Amino acid sequence: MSNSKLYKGSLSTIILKLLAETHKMYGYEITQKVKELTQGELTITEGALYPALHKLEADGFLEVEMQRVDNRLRKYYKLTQAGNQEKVSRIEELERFIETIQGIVNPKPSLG
Amino acid sequence: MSNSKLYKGSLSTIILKLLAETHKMYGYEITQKVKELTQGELTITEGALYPALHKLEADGFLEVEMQRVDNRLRKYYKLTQAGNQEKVSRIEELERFIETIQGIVNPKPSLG
DNA sequence: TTTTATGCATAAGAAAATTATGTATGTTTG
DNA sequence: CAAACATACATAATTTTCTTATGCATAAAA
Repeated sequence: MSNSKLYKGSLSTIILKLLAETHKMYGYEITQKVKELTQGELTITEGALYPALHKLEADGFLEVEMQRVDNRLRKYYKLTQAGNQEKVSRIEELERFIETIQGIVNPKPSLG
Repeated sequence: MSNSKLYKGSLSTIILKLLAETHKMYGYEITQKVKELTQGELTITEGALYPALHKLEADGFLEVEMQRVDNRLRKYYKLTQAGNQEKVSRIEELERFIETIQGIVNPKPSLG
């Protein structure tokens, strides 16, 4: 039902993370995986996904392998070595952001 | 030193939250408060802050009160009633996003 | 036969930042 | 005393990153 807002900047981190786990996915599969993992909370639109994949590839973080399945074309993406490094730093950055913003939104009550 | 990335869309939530706590702040004060709360992790740039404040005001979530202090002009902002409601839903949305993305980035290992 | 699902892609537009300026006053520092 | 830094606002140009809309193509379901 309600679609949790996707904070801009988090999509490519999600892509890198999923590819680190499954090590080979195609675009449509990524959209379905995100839906499944988030119980429908997050929907990745194609208009966001494909350009993001293309940019990650152009930046050297992903490499592509075409495959024809059931007479349909799939573009499988997997992480390059640089992509794996990038994944690590993006995840760290995301986690730092979450901690940081929780320090604002849910400040620990000062003891004493 | 290293500046944590501000995920686009979170700034106005931060503003609403700070104003809910301090109930009256001016722009520069907000930038300093964020620096302090996050130990320098987050820096709110003026180019982001002022347009965000103006938009929140235009949307009826903030009201303004000018004040001259030490011969310098300050624009104090505080939440309207609508702004307080908006704060609640934005915080909820942000927390839902954090939970959702943690389900992707830090998936609970399945038991068994 | 029309809709839904699978699978890719791009263009137009909007939202929300960054970066670079600009104005003005006040304080600190070399 | 001049230059730099801090306080305080603002906006314009540009970039990033989405949403929405559209397009093509195949296949299954209604």
